Amino acid sequence: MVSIKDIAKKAGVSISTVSYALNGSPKVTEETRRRILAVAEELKYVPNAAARTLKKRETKVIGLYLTDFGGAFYGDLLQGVKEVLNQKGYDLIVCSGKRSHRFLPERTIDGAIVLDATFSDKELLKYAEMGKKIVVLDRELDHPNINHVLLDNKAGATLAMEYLWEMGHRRIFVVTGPSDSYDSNQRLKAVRQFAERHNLEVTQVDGLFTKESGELAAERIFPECGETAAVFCLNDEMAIGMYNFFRKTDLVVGRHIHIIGFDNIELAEYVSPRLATIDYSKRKWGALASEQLIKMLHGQSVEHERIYVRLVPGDSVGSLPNR
Amino acid sequence: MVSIKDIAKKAGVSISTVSYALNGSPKVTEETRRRILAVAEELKYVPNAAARTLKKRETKVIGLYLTDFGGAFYGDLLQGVKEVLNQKGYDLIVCSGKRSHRFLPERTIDGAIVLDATFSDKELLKYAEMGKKIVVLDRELDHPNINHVLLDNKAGATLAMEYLWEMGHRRIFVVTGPSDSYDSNQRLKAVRQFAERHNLEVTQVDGLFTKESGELAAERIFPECGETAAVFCLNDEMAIGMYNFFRKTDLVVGRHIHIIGFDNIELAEYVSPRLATIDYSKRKWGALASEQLIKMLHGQSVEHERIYVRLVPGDSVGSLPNR
DNA sequence: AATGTGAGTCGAAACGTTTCGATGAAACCG
DNA sequence: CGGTTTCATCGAAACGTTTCGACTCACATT
Repeated sequence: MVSIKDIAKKAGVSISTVSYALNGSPKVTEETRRRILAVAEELKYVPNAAARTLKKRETKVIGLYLTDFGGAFYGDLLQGVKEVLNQKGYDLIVCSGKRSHRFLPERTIDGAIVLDATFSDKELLKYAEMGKKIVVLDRELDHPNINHVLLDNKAGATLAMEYLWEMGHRRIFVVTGPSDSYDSNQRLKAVRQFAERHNLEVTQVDGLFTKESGELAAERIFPECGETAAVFCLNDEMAIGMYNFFRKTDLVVGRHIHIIGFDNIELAEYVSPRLATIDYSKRKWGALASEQLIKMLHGQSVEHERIYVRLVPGDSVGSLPNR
Repeated sequence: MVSIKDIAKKAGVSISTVSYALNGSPKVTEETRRRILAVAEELKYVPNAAARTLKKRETKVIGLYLTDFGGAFYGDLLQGVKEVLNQKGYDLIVCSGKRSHRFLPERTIDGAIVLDATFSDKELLKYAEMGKKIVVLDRELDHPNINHVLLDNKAGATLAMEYLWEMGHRRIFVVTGPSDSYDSNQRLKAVRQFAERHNLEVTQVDGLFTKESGELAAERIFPECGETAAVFCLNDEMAIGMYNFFRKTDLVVGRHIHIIGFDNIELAEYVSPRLATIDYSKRKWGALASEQLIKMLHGQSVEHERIYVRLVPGDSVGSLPNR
């Protein structure tokens, strides 16, 4: 590989001058710079990131950690992250899986945005303690080197419950995510509060935020739901799973069984009947997270932000006429 | 940051011994190794990837380049790639956008898998010429450092046409992808061949592999298609776009207008009517690509592989009874 | 008792940068 | 014209590893 040293030799200058020239330092004369750039070009020089990183102690790369590269769910979020990052002169890499946690302590990346439950609080705190800057999207963590930007889960869940309520539903099930999911727990809490306020009984069924678990939950609810029931799936994925189940029965969604989800994933729009759900700007979520992280890396102060949500009505929830 | 040097000092041994111990070399005595590991643990030592890379000239990270982090489309592919890579001791990072091309020449990654039309042939060849190992998934490129694993596009497109044919359709449109898309061109070629064989006239409409372009294509086809027509969208994304258009008209898909796609993305299964399409194992695709890349990195020889396809029937294509 | 062997350890160079402080020459000043 | 300032360039150290060759013993071999 051709290095700065080769350029120096060929251009008849010192190594340091080449470095200055390449980095656009004003110390070097326009004439020498041109000569050096020409030689670099000719030799097809490419900087060695490892060497640069070793010296400068930064990579200008930040990592986004996702549970499973995130399927459909994250498209817009990624877009939001990438736009901001690029515009600030950083690159993005997307990572998944325990193995790649090492990028953070080993300095392959300058900082991380985390939306990945498999990254434990403990591990995150350990790295924060080492001075790594982190933004989390799926939990709250109290450390000067960690910030979060969270959805307004409570508002969302309340919106969903109100919708069911106003459509006349009183027999309501809620299907949760994994018990260690922050989002699931926040949403569930709001459901409970709503139930209490309205003196309503809500039956809880445990799910895992996956299609399969949604299907299973439907199977469990089905026998006892009688002729009609409403279900609040704490994410869309599970709601879609329910569709899969009811398609196999003679119950029709939006008529006998009423479903609302959370997240407004792409599928929600195409499934039929259209899934009622809670929407929020994933792109903004990503953008805010990136902005926060960059501020942290620059030693600026940041304040926690919140992503607002809105209801998306859908024919998956029909109204109960007489009540 | 604590380095190997600090460990050496504290453990009362030389730097080299620490390095050997940490890397499990048999040259160092069991007793010293234990002591060194203990000290490393105590000091919370973490290796510095940049330094290691600088010396060893490898990172054990490979990059997967996708056009736009790929939305729904790539989930399984990513899974396939990751599994193989991890199992072979490599890590995966997912990249998108021109900026991150630098990872390849700058040695941030050992090799790349590319499914991203914005990565030009010219650029790829340049890096290959520098000795970088690359596997491409969306083109053929002739260079000793580049291999490809491709879909059997021709078989797929032929399958699709046969399906339309056997369902009695004779008035057929084909909606293409971008004109520089290898996959689109291969598929189109097979369509043309089929048409010729059956003395069939197929009307071509240009698309861009996006939902929007599919919707636009539908809009163009609509006036001239008369009471019934069949459309082969060269990918599912565009087919879904068509659904969006026809939903606004009084034509119903699978009855007046018949659509088949290509790729079998997740949405295809949930849209109604179910989209007929061409399926293939994205996971296997990713797995094969990774295996090839690793072999190349190890200096082993590889041979080109091909991913087989199959037809997935769907109610988006109805049969034309009397003909 | 002299020689050879090998296991464990060490010192130093190298990887390719960045950057501090030094050097020398040219330009400026009174 | 001596002295100071400015400017472009340079040399060397440093970043944290890996790894080659050298060294030192203890022990086995003759």
